[in-house]
Amino acid sequence: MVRLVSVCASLSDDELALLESLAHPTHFASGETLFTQGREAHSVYNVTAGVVRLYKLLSDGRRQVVGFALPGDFLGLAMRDAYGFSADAIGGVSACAFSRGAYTALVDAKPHLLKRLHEFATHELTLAHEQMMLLGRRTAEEKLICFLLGMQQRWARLGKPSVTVPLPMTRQDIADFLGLTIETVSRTFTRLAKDKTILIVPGGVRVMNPERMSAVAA
Amino acid sequence: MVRLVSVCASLSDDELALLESLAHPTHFASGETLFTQGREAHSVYNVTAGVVRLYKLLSDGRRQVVGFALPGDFLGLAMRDAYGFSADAIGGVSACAFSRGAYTALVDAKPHLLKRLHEFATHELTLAHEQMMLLGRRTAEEKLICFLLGMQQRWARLGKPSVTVPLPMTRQDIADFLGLTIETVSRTFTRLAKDKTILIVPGGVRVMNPERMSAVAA
DNA sequence: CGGCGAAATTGATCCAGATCAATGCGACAC
DNA sequence: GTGTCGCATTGATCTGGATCAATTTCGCCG
Repeated sequence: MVRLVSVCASLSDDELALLESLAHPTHFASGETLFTQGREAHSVYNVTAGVVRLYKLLSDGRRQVVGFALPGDFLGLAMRDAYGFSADAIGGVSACAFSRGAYTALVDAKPHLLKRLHEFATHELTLAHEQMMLLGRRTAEEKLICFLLGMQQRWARLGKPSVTVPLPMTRQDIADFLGLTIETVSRTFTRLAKDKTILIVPGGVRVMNPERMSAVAA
Repeated sequence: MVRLVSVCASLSDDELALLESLAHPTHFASGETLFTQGREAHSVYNVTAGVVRLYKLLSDGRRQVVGFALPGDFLGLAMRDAYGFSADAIGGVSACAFSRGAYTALVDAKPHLLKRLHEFATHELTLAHEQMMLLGRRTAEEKLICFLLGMQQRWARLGKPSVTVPLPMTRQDIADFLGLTIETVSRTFTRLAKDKTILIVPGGVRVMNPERMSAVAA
């Protein structure tokens, strides 16, 4: 089984064994739903492979993508009784599922683990604040550039450093994450490509002018 | 000393006594800064009276207010080494300060407390996701209405239920929270008042048509 | 009281990004 | 090969909210 590296770095071997005994490895096909906003929260997930789209819907269909989960990320931490957002697989996804009961029992028994989860939640909150800044105060071009640099960093931290940023999500997903329309995302990408700031490649984008991009994101 | 009601409901008397022995009660004058984004995080605060503006700045001066802290709220949880945002007092503010060392020691020693703090962080994260939806996908009128209902609920949960929502912050603060300009906030308030949806009163707003407001926020 | 500075409102105009509307372009099935 | 379906790109036009620009109102102090 894939190591639950993100949450468990600080755990002892027997704790890790306990954790793995409670994890149900699961696979989701492309487009399949892990869980739905408003439904009773039965499980917490740790993504081990693939990318998950996390989003909220308004009754009239407007959508806000609140994040993309990559391998190592934890889903469903912010649940109360019901999930606060929906999650579905972008491409195939492997994840470890923990039943809610097992999760709460484990957390009560292992302060180590709780501390790691709290650090994780706290980091998520910091990212959420940055996303608020981005959504409320940045221009379309800045939004795209911050998004690309952010994804690049996240892949790098997972041991996949590259000037080519994989973008397995659709333009619509990116638009709904950045508070834009698909047309604006497409046009802004095209403009950045004409600038030679980026190069659009199948399945992603190659960063050509990181200096300029970092300056804009600053 | 004011009870640290929000975090400590689940603590035993001796734990509460320990907590209070570590808290430094502090007062801040109107406009005074509790802490600044990027500075080394030395303390965590629990607000006991007044309202605190939490915000991030971009190098060119654009500002995003990431939240308003009311009595009972905890500040600085999402700190790493440095504060991720700035905080300053709107009107006079009383708060209990905990040194970072005392805070981490306490958290390590008391899993109860850690659990409460984690629940608090998790709730903040849920609110942050809702704010993303609001910033990315809602219109100016919806933003204002959601803001007013949200503030009303928060005051209600603190034992101050009222159809009159106190708004001690400036229009600029509200604008920077909602990703709007001061002019749009002002015009939208005026329009809602003409509608008889709200009544603008000194220091706040009276909710006149909660049904319509809830329908818009849905 | 009147005078002053900060906050708020109101009006006129502008523009970044939304909306409406065609294409373009793979990938996949037959 | 050719059809077709779901993205993505590109173009033309529109508009909600921003920007620019006066007032007006509200403390607050002397």
